[in-house]
Amino acid sequence: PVSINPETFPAKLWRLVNSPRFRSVHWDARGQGLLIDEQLFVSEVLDAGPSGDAAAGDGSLFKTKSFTSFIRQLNLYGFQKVSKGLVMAPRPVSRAGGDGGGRATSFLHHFHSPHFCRNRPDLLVHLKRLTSTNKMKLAAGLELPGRPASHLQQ
Amino acid sequence: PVSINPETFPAKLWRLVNSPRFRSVHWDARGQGLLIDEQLFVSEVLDAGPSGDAAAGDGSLFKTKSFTSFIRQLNLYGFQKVSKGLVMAPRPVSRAGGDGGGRATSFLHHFHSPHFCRNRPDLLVHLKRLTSTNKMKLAAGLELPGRPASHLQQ
Amino acid sequence: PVSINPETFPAKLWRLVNSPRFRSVHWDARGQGLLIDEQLFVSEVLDAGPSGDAAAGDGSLFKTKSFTSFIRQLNLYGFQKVSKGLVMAPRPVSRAGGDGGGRATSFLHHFHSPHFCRNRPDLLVHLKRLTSTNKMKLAAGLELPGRPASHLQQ
DNA sequence: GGCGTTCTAGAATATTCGTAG
DNA sequence: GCTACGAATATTCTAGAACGC
Repeated sequence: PVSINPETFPAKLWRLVNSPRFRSVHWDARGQGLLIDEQLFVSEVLDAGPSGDAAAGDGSLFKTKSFTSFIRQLNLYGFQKVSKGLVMAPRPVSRAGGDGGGRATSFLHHFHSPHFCRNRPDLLVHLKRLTSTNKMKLAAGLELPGRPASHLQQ
Repeated sequence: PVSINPETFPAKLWRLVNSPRFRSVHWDARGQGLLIDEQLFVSEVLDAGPSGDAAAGDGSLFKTKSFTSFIRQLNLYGFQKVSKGLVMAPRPVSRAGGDGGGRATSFLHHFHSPHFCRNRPDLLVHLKRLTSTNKMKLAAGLELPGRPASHLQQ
Repeated sequence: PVSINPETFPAKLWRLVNSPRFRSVHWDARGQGLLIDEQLFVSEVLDAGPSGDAAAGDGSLFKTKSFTSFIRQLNLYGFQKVSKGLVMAPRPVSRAGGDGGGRATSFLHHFHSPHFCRNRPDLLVHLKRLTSTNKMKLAAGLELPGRPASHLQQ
């Protein structure tokens, strides 16, 4: 019965992708990666941070307002970029032609981690920060620490 | 038939959370942790301490006026922070919409200890001060002492 | 002609204490230490953070809303507490007697650092973060690094 | 010696900036 | 360009240490 600290990055990301309230982060088709709409993510997650409207009293979001910093966190936790594409605006009905939609409105980022899969919250404990200190500890065969969600006394 | 000294920190905390008189400290939903409204706690417990109005001559509260010192005591007795959120002011009636309330007015601290559960006063005896000496004793497999509840009982 | 990164803690603190706009932070009588009114500081600096009113679009303040975190920064940069007193509310005019003021409304924190003196911005470069890594480097006789003031100036 | 209070420091995560590849 | 990562600062939670009672 393991549990992770709900205030860490992986836990927040897990809640984001599984929340019907946020439309900027989705599972990919196979449930093994994230699809992130940059513009939507900035507006509904980052700009709506600790002091924003969406906070609503919980401490569930991030302090940063920078999408780049969010990407840095993904990389620190071992996520790899799969691809990056364009999000197209739905074509106005009256307009014909075009090749699949209207103008581009945002970027769509596709990231993947072997420890971040739909319906597998048990894998989250394997998501560790890849700092230089942690890497040295791993190389020395040690266990990585972690902020416990609550550790039993005694 | 154990009893604890009513002047120690755990005993005071137990009385606080179970008293209808104080609104700043509550049990969490599962009765396994504390919810503390910082601003309210400061005003109705700390500022109303030994010399304050609410004290009314009894020695039931804390000596400190510092919320930080109170947190230090929680940690010394093995409490761990679960999370920290914002307390929202109730929305003005005239405003419609919105999703959770008005501006933030205080912090809500959520702390947990395995030996501090609602309706389980019997567990309180396990709450021991985690000083360096006590830790050494525990590591050596010894029993921890405890201040007797004065010579009045037993 | 040295310069420091204006986004670091010492630079922000320097601007705070020298700004007529903020009333919560002052120089002490000898210009060798800081006087910080806790309650005022929380309301006009921390609560008015990145999204607050006082921010006014610049990135000059802190991200934290916790006074404790601010104190941790002071200690990390080598500031030492000199004393702590109470801020008294001005006595209501109609009331006579009393001994120096009304009820206490906040704490006044007095901190000192040898490298933080009025009219001596040149000393700021000696303010370094006292992290364990930096301490080891110092013990090894190395120079401490510092974040350059970005490519905008110089 | 135990307990309460206070100031400082440790250790982990979070955020930012810069740059090698 | 751009992706990943090192390294520095920032924030948070917890613990050490000293002192008084």
